[in-house]
Amino acid sequence: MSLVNRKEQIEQTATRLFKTQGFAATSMRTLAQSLGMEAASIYAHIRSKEEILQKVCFRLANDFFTGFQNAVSQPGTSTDQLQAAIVEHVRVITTNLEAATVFQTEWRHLSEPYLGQIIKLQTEYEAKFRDLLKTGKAKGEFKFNDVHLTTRVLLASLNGIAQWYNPDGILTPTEIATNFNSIFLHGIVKGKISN
Amino acid sequence: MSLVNRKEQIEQTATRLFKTQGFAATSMRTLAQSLGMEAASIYAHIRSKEEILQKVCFRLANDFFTGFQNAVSQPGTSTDQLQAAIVEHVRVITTNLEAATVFQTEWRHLSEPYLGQIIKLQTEYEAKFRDLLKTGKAKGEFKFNDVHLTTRVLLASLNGIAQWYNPDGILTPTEIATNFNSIFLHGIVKGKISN
DNA sequence: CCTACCGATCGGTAGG
DNA sequence: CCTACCGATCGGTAGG
Repeated sequence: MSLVNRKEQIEQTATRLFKTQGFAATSMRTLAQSLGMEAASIYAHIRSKEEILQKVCFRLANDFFTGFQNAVSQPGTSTDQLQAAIVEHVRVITTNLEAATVFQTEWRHLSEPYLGQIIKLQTEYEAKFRDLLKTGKAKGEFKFNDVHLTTRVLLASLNGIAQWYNPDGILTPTEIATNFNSIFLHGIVKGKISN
Repeated sequence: MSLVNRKEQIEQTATRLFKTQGFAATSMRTLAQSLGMEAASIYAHIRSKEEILQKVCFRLANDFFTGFQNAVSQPGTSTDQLQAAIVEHVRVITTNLEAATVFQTEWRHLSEPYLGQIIKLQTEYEAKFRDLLKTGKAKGEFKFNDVHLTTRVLLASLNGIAQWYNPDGILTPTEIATNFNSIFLHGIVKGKISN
């Protein structure tokens, strides 16, 4: 039990270092020093440096999928489901801030077969958002020119939250999601009627 | 003159490797092999590995500033200027695809004083966009709740282009900019009147 | 969780 | 642009 906690502590500290220094530039000795132990001792708890990165990436990928599933499993229009999916995505990032950043920026350092698996998961997640937008357009709810571009614009700006979100800041995750929905659904031009 | 070309070739090859493997994970020996020379020979052309990263980052930062200046130096509404700024940003990224990616993802590996300088430039660039949005709102052209969030959403999605843009793909840089303008100005909800 | 240590590799320099 | 090489550091293992 104490070993389990120590393992979690190692992963948490490593995640923080991976975020600030990057995976490749973070040495096991630096990690050990942050934990108050010797580098060799870490291997009593983990198999390799990469194993930590693997856990972080797959845990986050799984969280994003679960969040999306929650969003689209409830009845409603495509607009409702998109809003819910945005809320879920914001929630996953803001409640796993450091891990989300590491997942986004360090996944390329995974080795096979994990690299291929995580790319596949990212592709699938993007496809889920794309299908949601496509369905909404077919139903006459949405308008846009290119569904691939629109999906990527949305996801890039959502993932960007990890780079600037401050848990001690003014904006709550809910408020952030509300702002996103407003921008993407209605734009920022002051219209004459609907706004 | 041949030395100048060789230097540019080194920087170009390094940029490509930094993009795919990351700065820290790219060794001078790997770079040398890609160039068909010995690692030690590279130092006849450059001072250090980091010097290459410095050049890439500051060149791109400068390009983004110049682009923005071009956009706002012509008369027009805030909407016109925002559209022009988006066109310029898309242009800088798509014409410097690999360098833009390296700038975005590897700048944290710069050492002082360069690190502080590049952070300052990023902060200033974001402030320019923010002021443009702020002015547009004050003039009654724009609507949004939080100018900081809105600016970051816009810039994150613009920078995300570097991750998916394909020079051989269907969408031209101009078309990409047009799509961005449509999404951010009018949103993706099918309105009754203005759309 | 430690000491002691492994082979490999790192960025970079000397000298030509 | 090369050979030869430097000290430092890397991820990880053996054995306790």
